[in-house]
Amino acid sequence: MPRPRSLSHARLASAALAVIDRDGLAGLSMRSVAKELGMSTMALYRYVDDREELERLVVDLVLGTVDTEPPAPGAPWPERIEVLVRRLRDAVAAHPQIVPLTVAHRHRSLAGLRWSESVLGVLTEAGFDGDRRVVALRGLLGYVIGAIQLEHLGPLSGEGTVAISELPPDAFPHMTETARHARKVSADREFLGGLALLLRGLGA
Amino acid sequence: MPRPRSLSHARLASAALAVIDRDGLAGLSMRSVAKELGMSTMALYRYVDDREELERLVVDLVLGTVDTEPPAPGAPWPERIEVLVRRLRDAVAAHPQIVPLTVAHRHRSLAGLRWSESVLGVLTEAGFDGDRRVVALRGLLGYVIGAIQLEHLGPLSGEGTVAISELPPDAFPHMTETARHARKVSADREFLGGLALLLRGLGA
DNA sequence: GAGTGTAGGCGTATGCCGTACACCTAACAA
DNA sequence: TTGTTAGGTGTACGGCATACGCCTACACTC
Repeated sequence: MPRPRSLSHARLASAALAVIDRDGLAGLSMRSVAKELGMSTMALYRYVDDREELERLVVDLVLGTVDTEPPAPGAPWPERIEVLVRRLRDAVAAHPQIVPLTVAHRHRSLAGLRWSESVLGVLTEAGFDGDRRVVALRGLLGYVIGAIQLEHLGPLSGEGTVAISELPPDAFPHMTETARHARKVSADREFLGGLALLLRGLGA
Repeated sequence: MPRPRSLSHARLASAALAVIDRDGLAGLSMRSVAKELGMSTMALYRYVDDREELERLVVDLVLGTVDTEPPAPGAPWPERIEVLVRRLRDAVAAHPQIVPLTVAHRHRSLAGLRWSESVLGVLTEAGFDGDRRVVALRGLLGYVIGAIQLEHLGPLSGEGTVAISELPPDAFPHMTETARHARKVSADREFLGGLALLLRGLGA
């Protein structure tokens, strides 16, 4: 009966993501998204309860691009899980600024749940069940969440490593020496190397 | 010559932590901390450049309570690392609200660096060096950061698990079934189980 | 084509926030 | 006693999320 909606959740989320990509996460506000869409601030509240829901829409938009189709049905399960993890990591890497949002809203995102479902499927086919399957999923989830944050908020190639290499060597002998090696370790080697450790642990 | 300081960084950080423990992280503001100390808001800026530095002080205060003395020199290295990880986890668990702060400021906290130095010491004694040592430390760091967040922001025992168990079973068969098991998995089993996977991977 | 109910869109206002700036003054050195 | 310096404060600004009430475009009925 009444006036039709002029916006979709998807369009709202895209506008917010555009703001984030252009101005950073700090630039995201109800005002900035409204301006991006050419409407008033309060109009957004017809589509979203509060800012938190807007953030959740952004997370859903990004995680929604992850292909959660179980990969390579015949392949060994550690490889299949690695593929799923890489897909998730790549999707987030396309919009690194949203990392803090994914952490905060992961569990309320349907797309995130679909990813977990897919990982569980692979684990189940590999013979995991009961407690072991719960621990395996949560362990993977923990590593992936932490490692992605590490990668984007404090990368090995960044200033943090330089700062560490300049610490007093007598108080931090191992840190200063390791920091020199660290600069030569690529982000892929770091992320996938850690994941490989976890997967090896799962297989033992 | 001039008037002496009436505050120490430690006292400032304690006041902020008291606010957080009482009113939650959302209750932390320059105003609330000033009130806690019985001084004006702007007085805090004589001791701290901005809010971010105040947060860093809080992280340092909490992480500073972690005993980073290398544990049990004769014990197997996986056990020694587990002890260090447990100490860190316990310190954070005493003030769960600060989890987001530790993630944001970890790399600028001296206490955090001392912990990493200690872990590196154990890894070095265990024979790790070069790339492998870098990957081992970053892998552990990634897991610890992610798992601690998972534990406090989305615990297995919490509403998230209940919500998952109520998802449509046809779209999420594994998730709904696993959620039933998950309620019986303790936080310790989850956290230490995942850590054990990683340590086993390191040992292979 | 006219009338009407509904919900979309907007302007305003409130109460937070961090913090820049100018000022007053306590406390020490001389 | 006096002067210097830094500690402490009050005010003000711009930005934030969002509650509330108004106006009106629209799709429907008649």
